Amino acid sequence: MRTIPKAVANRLSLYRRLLERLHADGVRTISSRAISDSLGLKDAQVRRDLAHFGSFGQPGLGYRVAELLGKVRTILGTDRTWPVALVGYGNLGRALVAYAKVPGRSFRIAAVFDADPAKVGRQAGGLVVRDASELVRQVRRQKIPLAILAVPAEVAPKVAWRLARAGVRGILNFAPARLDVPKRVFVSDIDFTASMEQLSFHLRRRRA
Amino acid sequence: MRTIPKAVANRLSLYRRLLERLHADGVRTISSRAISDSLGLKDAQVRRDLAHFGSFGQPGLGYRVAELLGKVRTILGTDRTWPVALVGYGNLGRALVAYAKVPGRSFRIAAVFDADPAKVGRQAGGLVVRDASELVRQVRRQKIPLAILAVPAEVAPKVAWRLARAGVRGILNFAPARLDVPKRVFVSDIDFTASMEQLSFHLRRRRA
DNA sequence: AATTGTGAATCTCTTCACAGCA
DNA sequence: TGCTGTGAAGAGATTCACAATT
Repeated sequence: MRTIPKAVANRLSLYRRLLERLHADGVRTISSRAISDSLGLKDAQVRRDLAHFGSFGQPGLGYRVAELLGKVRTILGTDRTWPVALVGYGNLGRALVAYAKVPGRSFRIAAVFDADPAKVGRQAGGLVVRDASELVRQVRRQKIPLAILAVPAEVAPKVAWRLARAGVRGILNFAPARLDVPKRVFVSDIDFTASMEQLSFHLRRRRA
Repeated sequence: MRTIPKAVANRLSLYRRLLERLHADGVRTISSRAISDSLGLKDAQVRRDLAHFGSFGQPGLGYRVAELLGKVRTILGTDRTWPVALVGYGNLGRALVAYAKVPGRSFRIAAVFDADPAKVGRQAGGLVVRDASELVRQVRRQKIPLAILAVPAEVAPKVAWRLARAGVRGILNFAPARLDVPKRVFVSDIDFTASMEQLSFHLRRRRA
């Protein structure tokens, strides 16, 4: 019950989303079977996952939605709003700024950086795009704990190191590059090309 | 050697990228140890992965880069360019169109759709944004096998079904929703919120 | 001397199946 | 009766360690 396995951690967001919706709809309790049907899992897996953070289920009845949601939010850290530094204000950066502005997110863009002088000084969702050279100073000053890396692959490792030096504890990396940072910094990768290649891989597979 | 395990499939893109770079740099052979160091894996894992698609290694020497790259490309399907339908032309859609235009990609945007009348008719990287009502007809006519879903979560499942009906075999889904499509359609999810939540989850974890 | 390919061991995750509780 | 929590079995992935090969 102490350590949450990686596979479970990766499913926490799915549980959170479903529970948020149920809660908003006024549903009070739900069974592992109903959860598993909604998420495309097995009921036993849901029960084992949820057992990792306490005994919430009531035999014969199910799980209490409000209580479970509270627990999941606390574990995921979505019970508060985290400041995030966005590095790279290209097309993707702009999409992310727009996305983050939606109310109710558990993070907010607290600073935006870019190396391109043509972009520095522009408005970005209520913030001014700062020059990349100010990154370490600003991230430190604002004590920003998380960063989104939306820069070209060639410079990503270098920028990641600077973020680590500035004290961030987690990086969401969109660049197709390995970030070899100190292990106190957690890296989550979103690799668009790799995801597309999974599609073409399966296209080939099925044909055979 | 016949069936490639899921875990291996997910690493194929990493191998491909590394091999592309080595090949471009004129490197002729490479050992499993050098590969594993570059990618942050174990050497034994690299050997086992590569053994899934034949015996390419030369004991005492390593793997021949050109030959291995050719094999990985064939398996991943990046030895050709796949037409892709983009559904949803918001901020993310625009970022994807820009991204796909870079030469050398193994896919190209072949059609763009949106339900918003204000967006229909606009130019999108050399294409005209079409009304979502034309989706099935156009995807069928052009025999487009893959789609990128960049629409709001509420409509994602419905659009996914239409794509399936139109005959696509793979969907890259950016919407935070489960797509319950026929199993002939492979779905790859990119869940930005879930990835961000992994960061805050680990932030909490480390503190304890 | 360097390096592969793989049996065996190990670790991790999933699923079954059922005792026990409401 | 309906449902949880979990021991035990099963499935899958990783790592070790070494005989075989160039």
